[in-house]
Amino acid sequence: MDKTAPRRRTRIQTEKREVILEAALEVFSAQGFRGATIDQIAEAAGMSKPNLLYYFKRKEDIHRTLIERLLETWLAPLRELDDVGDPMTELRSYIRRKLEMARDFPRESRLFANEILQGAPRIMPLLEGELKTLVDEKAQVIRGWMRAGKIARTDPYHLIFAIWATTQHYADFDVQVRAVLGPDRGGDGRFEDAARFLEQLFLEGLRPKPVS
Amino acid sequence: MDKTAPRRRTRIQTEKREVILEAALEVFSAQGFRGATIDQIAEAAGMSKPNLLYYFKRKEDIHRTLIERLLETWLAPLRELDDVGDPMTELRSYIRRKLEMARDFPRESRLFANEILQGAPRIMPLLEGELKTLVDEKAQVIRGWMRAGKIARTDPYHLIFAIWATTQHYADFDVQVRAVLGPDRGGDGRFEDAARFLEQLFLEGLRPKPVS
DNA sequence: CTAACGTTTGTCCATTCGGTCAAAAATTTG
DNA sequence: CAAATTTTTGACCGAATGGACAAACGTTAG
Repeated sequence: MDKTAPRRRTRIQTEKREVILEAALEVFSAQGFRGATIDQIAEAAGMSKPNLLYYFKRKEDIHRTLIERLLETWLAPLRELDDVGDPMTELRSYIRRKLEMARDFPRESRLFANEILQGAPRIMPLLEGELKTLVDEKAQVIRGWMRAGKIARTDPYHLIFAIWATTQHYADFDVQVRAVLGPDRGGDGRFEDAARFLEQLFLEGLRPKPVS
Repeated sequence: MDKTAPRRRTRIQTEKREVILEAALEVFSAQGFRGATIDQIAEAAGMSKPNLLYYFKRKEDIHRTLIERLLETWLAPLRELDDVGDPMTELRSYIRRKLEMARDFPRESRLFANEILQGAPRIMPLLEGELKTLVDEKAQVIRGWMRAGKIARTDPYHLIFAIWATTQHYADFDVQVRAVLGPDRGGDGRFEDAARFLEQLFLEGLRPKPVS
């Protein structure tokens, strides 16, 4: 009898865990880790607290699961940045995909922002490992484009940071963006406006200069 | 006897309140409002909890005082954006000042970011009032520059958002920036690199196009 | 010196929160 | 169906937390 053998996951377990994670995403992204309570998550998931704790032993387990999943989705657009395509087209697509993620997955963006703001206590290793590796790799790709004269020479790391910052801003600082734009301009059209602006900013800002 | 008359503030009160606010800034910016405890703040301020509560009746009072003060400092650079100067120079200075604030006042930046992330429950009126008014005004200034052909035509609101996002990123996402850049490139030089990059991005990205 | 006022602290309290447990209810399996 | 297993819940617990309070201590003006 091997008590350490991982028991197979039941249908109900699979389903309920999903419900819990969805509810937890809602609560964590709005309140942060410490601000969120198990009771809130349980209520949002439509079950009692002990019942929720039957599926996830600890509050932190829910959070960790959520963040680990998130990171994959989150880095997907950058992974797609491709060496072979046309640089300007690749960058435009990357910016657009990131902006779409801010629009379609704002809760995920805020969950991530919350974690980083608090000093990334739960995902530091991932940042220094997987994330850094990926960024290093893509920075090399971008540097290649610069050397080939396809885009202006500049710091590829800070370019990536700028794309992250500007796109995620529309998810993380959403209430501020809405407040400033007002009810009229802050409506559904704000993402198209943002897309147009960012495209112009980055593509013009990176237009290669002729060698003098 | 007018009990509602505001009693004059003692020397000790003035000093201690300052100590508390400094300690609270440290704790709130690192833990968020709910994550921070009065005990933590009291310890950081070097006094007992009841003593602290003698100067600020409630935890929220400390937070509110902090945020109200912050907002003035925070908007100062934008207020300085001047109609009369050369547009490109004005924008360059604005970006530089904002980046310096991210470097010199990262705790203030994080405090603000935390508040906005949680939906700005305590400062919504300020965002819709004072902040919106200021941004509207400056957006008009920028639009004037565009009409005069001094900078490229684009959306002034999203331009301001982009400057906020990129500069504050270096304070709010500092641990991520450091993790990605690594110990060598993530050192003190990262702000100069960022300044160079952002200057190029925005100034090239906004270079006026000749009318065709 | 002393009365009045300002400051500090130990103690206490109610609530909230993360988490446990045993027992009931539901489901699956043979 | 009945046994075995999984799921659900009410009741409970200890620790943490925001805050109250009165008593002690310190300071200062008359």
